Amino acid sequence: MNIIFMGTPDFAVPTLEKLVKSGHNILEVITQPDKPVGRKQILTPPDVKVCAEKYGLKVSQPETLKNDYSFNEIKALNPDVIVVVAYGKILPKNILEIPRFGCVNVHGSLLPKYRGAAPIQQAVLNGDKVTGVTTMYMGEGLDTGDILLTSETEIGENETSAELFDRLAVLGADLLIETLEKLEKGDITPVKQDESKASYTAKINKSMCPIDWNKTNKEIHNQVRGLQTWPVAVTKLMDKDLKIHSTLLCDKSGNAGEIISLNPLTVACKEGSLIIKELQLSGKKRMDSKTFMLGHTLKKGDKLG
RNA sequence: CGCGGAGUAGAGCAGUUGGUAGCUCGUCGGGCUCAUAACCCGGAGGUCGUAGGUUCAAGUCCUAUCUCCGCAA
Repeated sequence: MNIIFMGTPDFAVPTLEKLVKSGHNILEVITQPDKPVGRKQILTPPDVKVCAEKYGLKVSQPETLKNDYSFNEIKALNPDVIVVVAYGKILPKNILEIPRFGCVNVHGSLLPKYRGAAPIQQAVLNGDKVTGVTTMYMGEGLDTGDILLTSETEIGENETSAELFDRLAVLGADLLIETLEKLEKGDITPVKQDESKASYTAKINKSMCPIDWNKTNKEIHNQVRGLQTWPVAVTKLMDKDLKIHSTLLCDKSGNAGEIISLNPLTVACKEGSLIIKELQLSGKKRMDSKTFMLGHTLKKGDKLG
């Protein structure tokens, strides 16, 4: 098929690659403009742009699609379908109506659960056992379009958002290819979303980071996993920020927030406790807790938070 | 010039008011043990990020520079 691809971050890359390799004709890749990134605010191209250029695809980075110019450009390309994966901008209705097979979106949850910005992290934060990806038609509402196909996967007990991201990106890519095949054959019956089961996810932000040791070990474990790779759960150690990068559940118990074992480093929660595997003190590099202990003399009973 | 922390042995850290560089782990050699991130004995390994300056003497004070990291964006 003749395809216009819209996407921006790494999550969209596997889908773009699979489209290229599956022999579809990609007319153009539309992605967000380069943005300043990191402490040095270096102007960095989106991952999708880097990937597109690798395959010599035509790339466009408009500030907005809500004007006649964009509409005419896209119309002139006469795409069969527009594939949208984590593009990050709202598509106006007139563009949604251009392709004859419509606009197909890949979403990182089993819709209608977790519509919105951060479905993958939310699933981990909530401690869900199962999640998946959904392909759907794009409508005017936020992730409300009719569902085309879904693909489920289990979430590991210690799996992080980052790991799940990578897996769902690949799962989504496969599902999209399958979706396009079936669409072309007229083999799919779109299904309306059950509004009564719909839920929305908030954007992830730093206010979700501080750890409350008065929660259960599972809750905190989910928080640690869910906020990985960014922005990362934090607690306090001797008045400094201490990021907690990874933990394991443990049954031992004690006063919430207190270190109850040094080897391995274990901190008590309201229920149970957590073994801290990797951490990072403010101004220092990320390291495993055993290495950290070589240079820091913590004692049993020392408090975090 | 957004704010701040840090660069000392392979790793993580300490180093007091400037006076021959230490700790924990790892590593190498030896010993012990049914066994253990076990324990005991011994050894190797650092021009203290780089370049200047002050001083009888600089890891320590001053100046410049590079790199890493936390916050903010």
